[in-house]
Amino acid sequence: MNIHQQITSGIQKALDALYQIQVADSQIQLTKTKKEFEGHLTLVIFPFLKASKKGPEQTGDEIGKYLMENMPEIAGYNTIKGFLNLQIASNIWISLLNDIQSDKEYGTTKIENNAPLVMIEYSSPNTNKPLHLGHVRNNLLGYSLAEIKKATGNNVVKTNIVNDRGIHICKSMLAWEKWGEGITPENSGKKGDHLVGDFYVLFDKHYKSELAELQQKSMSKEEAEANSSLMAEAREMLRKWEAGDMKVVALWEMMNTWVYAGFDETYKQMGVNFDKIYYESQTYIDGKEQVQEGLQKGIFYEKEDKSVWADLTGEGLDHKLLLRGDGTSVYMTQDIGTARQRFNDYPINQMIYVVGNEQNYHFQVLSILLDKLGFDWGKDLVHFSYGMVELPEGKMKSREGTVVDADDLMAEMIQTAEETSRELGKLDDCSPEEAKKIVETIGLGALKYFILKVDPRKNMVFNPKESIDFNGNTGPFIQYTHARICSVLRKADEQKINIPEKISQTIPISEKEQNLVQLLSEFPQVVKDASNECSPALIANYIYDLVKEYNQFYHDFSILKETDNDKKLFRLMLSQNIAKAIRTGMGLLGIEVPERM
RNA sequence: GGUCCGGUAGCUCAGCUGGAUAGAGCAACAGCCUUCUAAGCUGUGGGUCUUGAGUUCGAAUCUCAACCGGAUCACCA
Repeated sequence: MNIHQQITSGIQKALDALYQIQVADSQIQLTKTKKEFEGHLTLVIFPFLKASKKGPEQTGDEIGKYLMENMPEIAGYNTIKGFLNLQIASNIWISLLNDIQSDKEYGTTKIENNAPLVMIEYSSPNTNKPLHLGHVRNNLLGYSLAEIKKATGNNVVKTNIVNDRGIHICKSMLAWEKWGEGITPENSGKKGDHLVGDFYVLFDKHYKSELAELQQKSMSKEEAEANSSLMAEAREMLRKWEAGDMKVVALWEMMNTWVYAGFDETYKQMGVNFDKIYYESQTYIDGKEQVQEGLQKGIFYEKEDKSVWADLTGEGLDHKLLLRGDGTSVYMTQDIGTARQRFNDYPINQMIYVVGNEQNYHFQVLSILLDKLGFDWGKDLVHFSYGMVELPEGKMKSREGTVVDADDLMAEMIQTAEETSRELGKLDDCSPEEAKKIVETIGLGALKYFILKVDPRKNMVFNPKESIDFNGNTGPFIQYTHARICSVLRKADEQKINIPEKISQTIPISEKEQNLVQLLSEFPQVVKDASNECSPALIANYIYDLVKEYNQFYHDFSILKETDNDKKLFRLMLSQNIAKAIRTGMGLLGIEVPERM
């Protein structure tokens, strides 16, 4: 039972005794006291004026007096306007800190044997181009959400659905055959995903000039598109692929292997991973079967051209295509098939799709379709919908070459971290290996924190030119504070100071120290909120508050020079636990925190 | 046009189950390295919380309307 709950129940008793009213927990507005006022927790007393039949000040004083007399936790109170500020006794904070100190799983919940299983799908790349900034946000959010779900007591399966089939893949394959036969990642020195992406671009280039040529021969744009020989070849390739043509499939497999090797490298650098990977080439057939079954059951209907549709007008939506007239599948078909396979493979309690908000409609439809098909989890699927990452000049557009590549971005961040560190002389005492590790941790920490601190639902702006600050509300600032705390603890250790398991409850502690303990005591709740609201940003902003507060504290005191031994121990223990909160919190964001930097 | 999401300082963002004088960082300016790491700290300036109504003791927060921006409504994925 935390301090908040204790006080709440005390207030309930007070209201009952004073005014004979019973009030539910939710009716009691107990918030953190604002900095300008004295106290820790503030009760809004306006709601009780009717019952007390007295003015705000008087009512507040009455409640405060009662609490003071009946609760040892309350050390003082004051009423300002309609707000009763309560002061919590010093020893309560110390005992809270003692609890945190001994809590081996501070901020996390143990995963029980019968814990629910949450499957989280994220990343979901296409195999025809490398990962870009949008994927970075997706990957970071997905990975972090998985960590947060684990920390709140869920079993988690991280999954990735690779979009490895369709006309777009054939474009890259065709371009390679025509203009790149023999080129491989090995002999070109290029990462496989980039190489394949280049051929995709090359196809587009040739396709465009073919269209221009045709249009010069007085064709309309539409006619030109219909008469393009390149596009016809690509479509023919797709047909052959679906028919299992050995040569096409072999080419497809070779190029996919290149791409996957490239992706693996990117994922590894980013620090994300998956427990199970699905491929659309292996799930779309399952989807077709599901749709056929639905058709037989009368859930869907067939048009004259044999295409299959779902009528969703009853749900306030449109008609939705599920199978083309030629029997080939569309996006939705594949997602149905993938969902079926997943639920066959795992006893999933909750399915979370981390997919951009441009697909809100798609998931609304998917949920309804799965429900109609009789999957009882369909209705409850969660679409973790996040906003786009925009550049200062607007959206990223591959045609205009304004796409920010994930590999380039990470490399640049690490390089900037290196330059900054060198300038500050931080790497002087490090071996090259140590320096490389530290610089990577900082560069990636800056990138990850920058992206995760923003509310996922919102579109966000990323300015590559200004890159990312290392000052202020940033990953490096938090990492730096952690490194400094570690340094204090190392020095304390050198001086043979042992931090005890428990601190005496009689030490007088300052207001700032009380604030810090209060913040620490709120951490577990923050993690739970982040889990419920699917928002790593809550944790990021909480950690920043904590670190900012600690830095201010740090400049007021020199811990190791404190002459009062008990106080010194208290401050060391406080610092130690703040470092623990930083490590845990940043860990949930997938951000490493170094011990020195 | 239908549906969904957003609009808070010059910029990037917090705050949103209604509560006190709306907060950080960046940028600008002024200070602080005999102090456990200055990637830090302190101070100054900067706001019609898009607008208008409503709900009430009280609205950035809830409701409605308008305006602006984005997404989506494909036999693309």
